[in-house]
Amino acid sequence: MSGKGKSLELVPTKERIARVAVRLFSKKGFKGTTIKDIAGEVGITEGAIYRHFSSKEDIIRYLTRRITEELVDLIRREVLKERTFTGMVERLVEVLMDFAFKNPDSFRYLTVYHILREEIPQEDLPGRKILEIFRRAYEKGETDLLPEVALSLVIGSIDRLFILRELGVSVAEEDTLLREMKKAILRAFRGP
Amino acid sequence: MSGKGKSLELVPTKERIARVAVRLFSKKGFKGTTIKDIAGEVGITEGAIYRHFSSKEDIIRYLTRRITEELVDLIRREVLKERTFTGMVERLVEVLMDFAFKNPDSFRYLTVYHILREEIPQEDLPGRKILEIFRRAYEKGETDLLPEVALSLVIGSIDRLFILRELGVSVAEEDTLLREMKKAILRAFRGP
Amino acid sequence: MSGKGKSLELVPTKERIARVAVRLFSKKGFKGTTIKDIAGEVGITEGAIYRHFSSKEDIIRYLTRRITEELVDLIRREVLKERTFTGMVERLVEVLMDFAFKNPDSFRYLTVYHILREEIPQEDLPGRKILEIFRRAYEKGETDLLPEVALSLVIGSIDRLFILRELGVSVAEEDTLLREMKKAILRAFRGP
Amino acid sequence: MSGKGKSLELVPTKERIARVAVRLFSKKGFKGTTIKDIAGEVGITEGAIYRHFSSKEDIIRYLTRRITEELVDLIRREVLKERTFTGMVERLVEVLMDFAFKNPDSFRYLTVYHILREEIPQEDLPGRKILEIFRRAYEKGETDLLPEVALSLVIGSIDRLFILRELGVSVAEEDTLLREMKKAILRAFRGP
DNA sequence: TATGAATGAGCTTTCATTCAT
DNA sequence: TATGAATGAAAGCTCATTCAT
Repeated sequence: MSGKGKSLELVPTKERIARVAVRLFSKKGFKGTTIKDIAGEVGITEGAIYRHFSSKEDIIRYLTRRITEELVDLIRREVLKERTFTGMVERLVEVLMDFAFKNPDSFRYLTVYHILREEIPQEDLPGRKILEIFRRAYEKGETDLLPEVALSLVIGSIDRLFILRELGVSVAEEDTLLREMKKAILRAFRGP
Repeated sequence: MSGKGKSLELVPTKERIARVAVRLFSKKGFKGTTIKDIAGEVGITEGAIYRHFSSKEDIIRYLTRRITEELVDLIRREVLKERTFTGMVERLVEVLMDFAFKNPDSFRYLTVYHILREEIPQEDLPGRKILEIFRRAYEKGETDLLPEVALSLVIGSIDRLFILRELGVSVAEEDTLLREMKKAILRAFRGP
Repeated sequence: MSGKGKSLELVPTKERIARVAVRLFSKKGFKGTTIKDIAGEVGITEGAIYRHFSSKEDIIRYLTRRITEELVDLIRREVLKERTFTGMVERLVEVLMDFAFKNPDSFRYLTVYHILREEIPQEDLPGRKILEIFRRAYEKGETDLLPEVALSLVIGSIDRLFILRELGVSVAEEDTLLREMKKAILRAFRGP
Repeated sequence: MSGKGKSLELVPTKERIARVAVRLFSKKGFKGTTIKDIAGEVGITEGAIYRHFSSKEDIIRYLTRRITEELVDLIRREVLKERTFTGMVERLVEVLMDFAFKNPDSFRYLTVYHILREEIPQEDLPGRKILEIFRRAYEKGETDLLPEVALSLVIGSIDRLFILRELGVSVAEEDTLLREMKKAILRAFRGP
C-alpha cells in the first residue's frame, strides 16, 4: 500500500497543499497568492485547506520552517564536514545548486521570504548558518572576503541564476551551470 | 509662493506618489502594497491618486519604465565607454552599487519586479543590456565565464548585499562594501 | 428540512438574487441598482452575490437571456401556430399582455434593456422575432402596415400601458385592459 | 455679433451642457451618465459645469422642465386648436413625430425619465396633457378607446418607433414613417 | 468663467475565514 | 475530511462636489 512514491493520489492532502503553496508563494508572493489559488491547484475547496492548516500565516510558517530545516541540515551534514575552507565553499555551491535544481520553488521561496517578509527570525534562516562559516574563515584568515560580501556572492549569484533560468534566459545543462558557477565563485574566494 | 525653490512642498504630487510607491512596492510587493498605503504616506486620499495615475497597474508601469530607463542610460553612458572588458566590469560594479546606494528603493524595486511579475518584457530590463555585454566578451574570448553566470554573479551579488544591508546583517561603510565587492567580482572574472 | 415543499426558504439563493435583480434593474436601471441594493433585499451580504454570479454584468446577461428565451418561446409556441394573420396579432397581444401581467418586472426589464444598453445583440431579443412575423405578412400582403410601424404599435403600446399602470395612471382591471388594447390594435391592422 | 446661429462657439456654455446632457441622459440613464462624461463631450472640465448648474440633479430638473414645457406648449398651440377629435389625433401624431424627428434626444429623455425616475411630478408631464384630451373625448363619446389605452397607443408607438430607428431597425424616410404611423393610429381610433 | 487638484462617500469586487452539512 | 454558502473587512476604483487659483 505504501512503497516508494506510488500514485499521486497517495500523497496526503497536507503535503499536496504544501507543494502547491510553496510554488505559488515563490512566484506570486504571499499577498499575491490566495487560498483559493492554492485550493484550486490542489483540487479541493477553500474550506478544506483549513482542515490542514489553521490559517494562511500557518502555511507560511510551516513552509519556512520546513525548507529552512532541510537546507540547514544539508549544510550541516555536507558542508561543515569539509576540512578545508575551499572544500567548504565548493561543497556549499554544490549543495545549494543541487537543492535548487531539485527544489527550485523552495529555493525561490526563501528569496521571496527574505525580500517580502517584514519580520524575519533571522537566526533560523540558512543564510545565517552560511554567514557564520564565512565569518569564522574571515577571522581565521582563510579568506579576505568580507563575510557579508562572501555570503551575497554565493547566495545572490545562485539565486539570480535560477531566476534567469526560469525566465528562459539561461538554457544551459544543469552540470554545465554547476561547473561554471563553481569556477566563478571559487576564483572570487581565491587570494589575489 | 516661494519662487523656484526646491522645498519639499513643491515636489509635484505625481512625483511624491511615485517615490512613496517605489519604496512600498520594493518592500511589500505589488499586492502587498495598497493604494491606501501609498495615499496615506503621501498625505492625500485614495481618490486623489487616480488624478495622477489611471490605476495601480499604471503606477507599476510608470515606475518600471522610469527606473529601467535611468539604469540603462547609466550603463550606456558609463560602462560601454570603457575600453577594456575588465574596465567595463569594474565600472559596472561601481555604477550599480552607486545607483543602489543612492536609490536603494529603486534597486530593490527591480529585483521585486523580476521575481513577482509574471509577464516581463525582458528586452527592456537593464539585465538584458548587461547580458549583451557579457555575451560579446564571451564570444571574443575576453572572459571564460558563461554570460548568464557572469550576469548572475554581478547582479545577484550586489542585489543580495543590499538585502542583507537592509536586514541589518551588514553594517560596513559604503566605500568598504564597494571596494570589497569589486575585489571579489573582478577576481571571479580573472582567468584561472 | 421539509421535503420537496415549495416554501420560500427553499428557493435557491441564485434564483432569489435573480428575482430581486430583475425588479430593481427594471425600476432603477443598471447603474442605478447597486449590488448592495440587491444583496440587501435578498437578505445576504454583498460578497455572497459573487458565489452565484461572477459580476454585475453577469447578472444582467443571465437575466436578459432568461427573459428573452422565455418570451421568444412563448411567441413561438403560442403565436406562430395561428393560421390567420389576424389570429396571430390577437394572440400576440394576449401573450404579451399576459406575460406582462404575470411578470411585470421582466417585461419592464426588456424595455429598460432596450433603452439603456449600448451594445445589444439584437437578433436574440423578442422584438426581432415579432418583426419577422410582420415582415412576412407585409410581403404577403396580409397587412399594409410597415413592419417597423406594426412592431412599434404592438410593443410600444403595451409597454407604455404597463408604465402608466405602475405610475398609477391606469387603474382598470386586467381583462378590461386586455380587451381594450386588443380592440385598438386589431383595428389598426384592419384594412382601410 | 449675435445674429441667428453663427458659429458653434457662440452657443453659450450652459446651452451646450444642456444639449450634451439630454443626449447622454437619454442614452445611458441618469446614474449611467457622469458629470465627467458631460464635461468631456462639451469640452470643458468637471468643475466648470458647476458654474452653470448647481448639481447634477439641477441639470435633470432643468432639462425636464424645459422639454416638458416645449412639448406641452406645442400640444396646446397645435393640437388643442383642432375642431374635431380625429383632427386632434392626426395633429397630435404629426406634432409628436415632428418633435421626435427634430429632437430625438429630448423625446427619448422623457421616456427615460418616466421609466427611471422614482418621484415624478406627473401633473407637469406632457403625457398628462394628452391624457386629458383622450379623457374628455371618451366622456363625450368621440372615441370608445379607454383613455389610458389611447395614450399608450399614441405615445408608446411613436416612442418605440424612434428606438427602433436608432437601433437601425427602421431605415424608412421620415415622411414615410409619419404617414404610416398616422394611418395606423387613426385606424385604431376609428369606430368598429 | 474655467481649471485641476482634492475630498469623501460609495461603488464593485476580492479574500481569509467560518460553519452547517 | 471535505463541501459550498456565507460573512465581513478591505481592496481598487468612481464620482459628485468643492475650492484655491
